Amino acid sequence: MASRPASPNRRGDTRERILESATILFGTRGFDAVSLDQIATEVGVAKQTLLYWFASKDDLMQAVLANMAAELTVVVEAAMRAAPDDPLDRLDAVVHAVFRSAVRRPALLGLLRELSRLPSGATGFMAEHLNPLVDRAVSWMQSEMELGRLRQGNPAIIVAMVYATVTGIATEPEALRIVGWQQDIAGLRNLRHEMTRFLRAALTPDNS
Amino acid sequence: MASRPASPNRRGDTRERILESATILFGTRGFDAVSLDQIATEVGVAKQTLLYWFASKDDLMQAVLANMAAELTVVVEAAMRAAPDDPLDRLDAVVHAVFRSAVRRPALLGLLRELSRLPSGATGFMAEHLNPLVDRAVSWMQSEMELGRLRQGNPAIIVAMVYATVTGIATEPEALRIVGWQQDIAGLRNLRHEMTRFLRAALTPDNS
DNA sequence: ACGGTTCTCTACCAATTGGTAGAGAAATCT
DNA sequence: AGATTTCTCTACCAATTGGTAGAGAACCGT
Repeated sequence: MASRPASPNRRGDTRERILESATILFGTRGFDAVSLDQIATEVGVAKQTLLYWFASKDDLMQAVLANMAAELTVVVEAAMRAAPDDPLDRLDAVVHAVFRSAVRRPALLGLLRELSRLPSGATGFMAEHLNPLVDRAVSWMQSEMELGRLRQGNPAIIVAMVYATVTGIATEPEALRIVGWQQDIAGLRNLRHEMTRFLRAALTPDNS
Repeated sequence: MASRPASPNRRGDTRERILESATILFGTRGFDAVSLDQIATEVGVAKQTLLYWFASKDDLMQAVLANMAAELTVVVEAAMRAAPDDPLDRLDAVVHAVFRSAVRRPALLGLLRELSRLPSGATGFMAEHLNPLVDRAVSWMQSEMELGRLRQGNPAIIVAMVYATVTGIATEPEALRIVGWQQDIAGLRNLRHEMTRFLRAALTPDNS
């Protein structure tokens, strides 16, 4: 953040810095609650610089969403690839990876939740970006169910429920604080541990 | 918070109609995304009428939140009281009741999620209103765990996780649509069924 | 009938919103 | 070197924001 030296950064990380700040602000405070001026101030640049890089606020949001979808895809696929074969272990690994990302960058999952309040076009747009990831998750879960290595059920809904659990926990520290949770290192580890056990119990096959 | 004295108003229910519309709009679109003018238009009244009944937009939000907390408390406690003794059945009953409320009135849980983006004061305010409910839920869960009738774990975190699951599912139809879920009567019943099984599996004691 | 309270309105306001116009500096190309 | 492209700026705009001032209509108890 050695902000804006006299020599402007020609080969511009400006665009990336805008994206980064916009991601954080949109993800934590919401699209409508954040003004272009706020983002510009945060980046340390004039508002018009934003509008040079992104044609409009909606355009900026779209770029932020696409960016987030890509990042999330990378995280999930990397975890998926590196994980052991057992589906419960693998799920642990993915959840763990996503959770770690979310803790380091709370805006990531916050953006996902922002989707439902955006003009409906955005949903279709995101569906397009996330569908490959989602489809793979669902069909993976389905085949593991058929192998009897995961509890039987509607794989699509169960994927959604795992998503809801992880996202809800990761994006609502307020809710956790209301139940008396402490936001420190020990608390975080504890949280992750309970989440792992919760999801494991929810997905373990009945006959084991 | 003590709103206008209980003086019967002519057209009767202006205040309540404002509260109702504000609940829906704040809960579905978010606090910052909704203007007083929009609410006034929806209610069919001038903006200044809102500001007669509620001193400011923040005041209105506060009233909406208090209202929602009360409503939620009633729903949960009624379900709790009417439910059977077995903790898993009882949890089913409560989740079912909350879920039905949420389906009929999506804004209810949406408001809860809005908390994390409100100025931090609102969190404390809500904590005050919801603490009795939350405390009872947590201590109930803890005692059932000690009786071995629920899976062992950190009761506070598990309450939060159940909350996250239900709220996430109830407030993010977009996410469900991305996994290919159909929003119709059959789909809803299916959803509720999967959610019940999911939570049951997650909370059933290990040794049973 | 009357004076006061309750309720809703029209008219306005300063501040902020997303966005436009266009100038000017630095880098790159010819 | 001169021309062009790339990037960021200041200055401005119409529309909308939450909120104020105060008038006027409908109700009340007396």
